[in-house]
Amino acid sequence: MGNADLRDLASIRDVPFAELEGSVVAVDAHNWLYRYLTTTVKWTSDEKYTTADGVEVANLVGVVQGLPKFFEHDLIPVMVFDGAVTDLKADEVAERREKREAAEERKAAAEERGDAVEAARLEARTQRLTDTIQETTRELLERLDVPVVEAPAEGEAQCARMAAAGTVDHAGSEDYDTLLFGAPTTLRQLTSKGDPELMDLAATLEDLGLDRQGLVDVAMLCGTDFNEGVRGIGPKTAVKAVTEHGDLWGVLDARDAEIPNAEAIRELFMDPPATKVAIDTDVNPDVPAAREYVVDEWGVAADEVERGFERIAESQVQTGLDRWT
DNA sequence: CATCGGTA
DNA sequence: TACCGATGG
Repeated sequence: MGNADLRDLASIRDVPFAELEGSVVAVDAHNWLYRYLTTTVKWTSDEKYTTADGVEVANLVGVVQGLPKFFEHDLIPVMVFDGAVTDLKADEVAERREKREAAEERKAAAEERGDAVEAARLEARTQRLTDTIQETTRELLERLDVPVVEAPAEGEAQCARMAAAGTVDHAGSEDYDTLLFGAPTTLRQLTSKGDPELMDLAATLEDLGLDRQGLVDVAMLCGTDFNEGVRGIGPKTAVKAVTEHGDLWGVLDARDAEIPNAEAIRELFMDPPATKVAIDTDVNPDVPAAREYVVDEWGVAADEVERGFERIAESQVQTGLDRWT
C-alpha cells in the first residue's frame, strides 16, 4: 500500500500560479474535500460544524474556503466524484475500514479518560465522506456553477483520462495515482499555501527510461492501492529490475514472485474506466444563492464563510473585467 | 500523505 | 536500499 514510493520516481517541480492562469483542472473531489474535513474540523469542537440534527457541514465551509484559491488564480476547477468502488480495491477498502475502526476505538478510549486533544486528533482519522456530505457538496457546487463530473469508478482515473484526452489541462490531486492512470500533468498542493507542484508524466518516463507500461509495472512491484508490493523491492530496485527483465512478468519470473490479480490491475492502470464528458468552462457563481444555501438552509455561522464568499465574488469581478480588455 | 529515527 | 512504526498535518 505504499505508493508514496512514487514520489521518489516522479518528476515534480513547483510552478507559480501565474503560469497556470486560465487552466482547467479536473480535481479529485473526494481527495480535495477530505483535506478540509481533516484539517478544518480537526482542531475545533464537533458542534461547530454540525447542525442541531447532527448533520456534518464542515464540507460546506471547506468548499467555500477552498474554492477562492482557484478563482483568484483564474483556474477553473472541475470537481470529479467517485463512482462505484473497484472490485480490485476491496482489500484496500477493508483495510481502511479496519484502520478506521481501530481509530474509533482509540478515540473512545481517549474520550473516556478525558483527553480531548487526543480525541480530536483521532476524530480526523475516523472521518469519511457520507452520502449527505457528497450531496450537500454537490448542491453547493451547483450554485457556484462549478462543473461536476461523475466518474464511473475511480475519480482519480477519470481526472487522469480527462487530462489525457485534453478535456482539461491538468488533473488535480494530492496523490500519485493520476500518474499511473496516465495524466500528462497533475497539479498537487492546490489546497495549501504557496505555489502548486506539477507532476509531469513525460518527464518522469524520460528520467527513468521507461514507457508508461514500464512505470505501471514498477509501481506494482513497489505496491499500489490495489496490490501489495513484492517484498524487498522498493523504487530503485523496481526500476532496475523492469529495465533488466523487460516487464512485470519478467521480474516476477526472475524472482519467483507473484502479485494477485496482476493482469487485471495492470490493465486497470493502463485503461481505466472513464467517461467522455464535455465541460462548460464558462463559470458564473451565484454567490447569493450559495450563501443562502450554506447560511440560511444549513445554518452555518455567517462569519465562517463570509470571507470566502467575498473572495469568490471579487475574483468574478476581476475575471469579468479581464474578459473585456 | 510526508517525514523521521532506527533496524536489517 | 528497504521496511517499520510513530507522528504531525
